[in-house]
Amino acid sequence: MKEKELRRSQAVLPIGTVMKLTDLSARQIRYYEEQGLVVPPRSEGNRRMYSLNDIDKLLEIKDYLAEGINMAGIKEIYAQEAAKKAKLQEEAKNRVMTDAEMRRVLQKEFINVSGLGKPTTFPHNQHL
DNA sequence: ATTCTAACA
DNA sequence: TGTTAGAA
Repeated sequence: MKEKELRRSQAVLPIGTVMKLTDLSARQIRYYEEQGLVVPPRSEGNRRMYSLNDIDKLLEIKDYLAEGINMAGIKEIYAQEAAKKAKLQEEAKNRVMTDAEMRRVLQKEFINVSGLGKPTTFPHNQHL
């Protein structure tokens, strides 16, 4: 994974900073967590630590809410996205597997044609 | 000083 | 969602 992504997912911001950056109340931020959206890790002192990605997601949630979408609707949206990503990963996985499959076939073919493989059936000499 | 949880005149 | 109390 790229460093840039790691930094964006690094949870280092306390809720106070998140409040200012998103203009959301602590109550709202914690409520969204209760609803399963944006669940930040906790520090040793049980303090929520947010990442820049969390900030983005909170702003995204704020926009959905402003558009009149309720919690259930937002949950559905993320549920669909999650399902879509899972599907894409599954397809990528299958794609890799078929590539490996093809390599096996080509490798096998090469061995046969080159005659380097262990001959399972000896070609019987034909009488002249 | 900040944040956390739980509760509601 | 706001607010508040008591603890960490």
